[in-house]
Amino acid sequence: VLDSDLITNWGLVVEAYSAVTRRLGDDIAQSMPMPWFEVLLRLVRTPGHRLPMTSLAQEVSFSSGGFTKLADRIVEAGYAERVACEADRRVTWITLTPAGVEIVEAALKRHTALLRELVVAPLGDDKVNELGTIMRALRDATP
Amino acid sequence: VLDSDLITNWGLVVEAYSAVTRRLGDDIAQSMPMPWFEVLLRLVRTPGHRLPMTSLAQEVSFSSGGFTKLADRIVEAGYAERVACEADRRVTWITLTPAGVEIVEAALKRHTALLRELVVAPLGDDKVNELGTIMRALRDATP
DNA sequence: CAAGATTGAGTCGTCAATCTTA
DNA sequence: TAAGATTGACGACTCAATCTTG
Repeated sequence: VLDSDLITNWGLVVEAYSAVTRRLGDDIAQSMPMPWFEVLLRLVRTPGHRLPMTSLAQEVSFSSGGFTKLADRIVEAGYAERVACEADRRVTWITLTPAGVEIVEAALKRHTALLRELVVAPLGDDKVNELGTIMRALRDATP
Repeated sequence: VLDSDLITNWGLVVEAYSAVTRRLGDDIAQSMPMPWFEVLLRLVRTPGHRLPMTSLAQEVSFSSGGFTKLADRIVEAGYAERVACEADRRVTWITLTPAGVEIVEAALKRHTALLRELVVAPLGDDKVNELGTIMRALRDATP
């Protein structure tokens, strides 16, 4: 591949990703800030709806200190709560409240529908699977 | 496509994009902050190495006010300069200095080499072109 | 009045230092 | 000593208000 083709192709990845992400972000923003959704989404997918602060911070690519403040705001909004871990008293669990479960499930429902509209509709099933295959290879090859 | 497959496939896009972007970002960060590179890159690709503040702000997805301050820092570092536009005295051009040209060309050279290592090496030429095709369709279909 | 650019206030993130517990 | 969580100082962005020019 020529340098220019490489730049062009990766440029298309950046543009498409940015465009789709911006649309998804605008949708989520109507109910909550994007980082909140990232957090609540991982909690609702976890058995027991709870995770240690530090684990969750790493999953959403936040610093330890940054996540403490993010958690403060989410807790303040009533979507999550801190719970002391008795097995290891250094760790604090963060858990979903009923209000948190409710809002993230509603947001996820809209999110999925929009994703279908933005990705499946224009590409078709085969291309979506092809895209997944390529991206898996890319992810697994990136240290 | 099932919802679960859609979520999985888009999740792969997010993970791969994040992984590659993080690696590219770490590389650029050794010479300058990522937003600086975005700015200098667009300037060096423009005939005359200059663009109006507002146009450039939109290209790099910055607010007007945010870009003013970003430009302040880049100018302070000696990589760019403000130049008054005589045709329309409301606009300010931002132009590359020789130091700006030099650093962005060096950074771009490393950037391209790394992109080749991170994308072309694992995927191969055909998949890279296939990826470009898919992403172009996605971009053009996203309002 | 609209458009380009700047400023000040406020928000949200990182980093380094600190406290508690293993 | 190290690991988890928090805090305060700082940096960089957005937004709304302002100034200048068309």
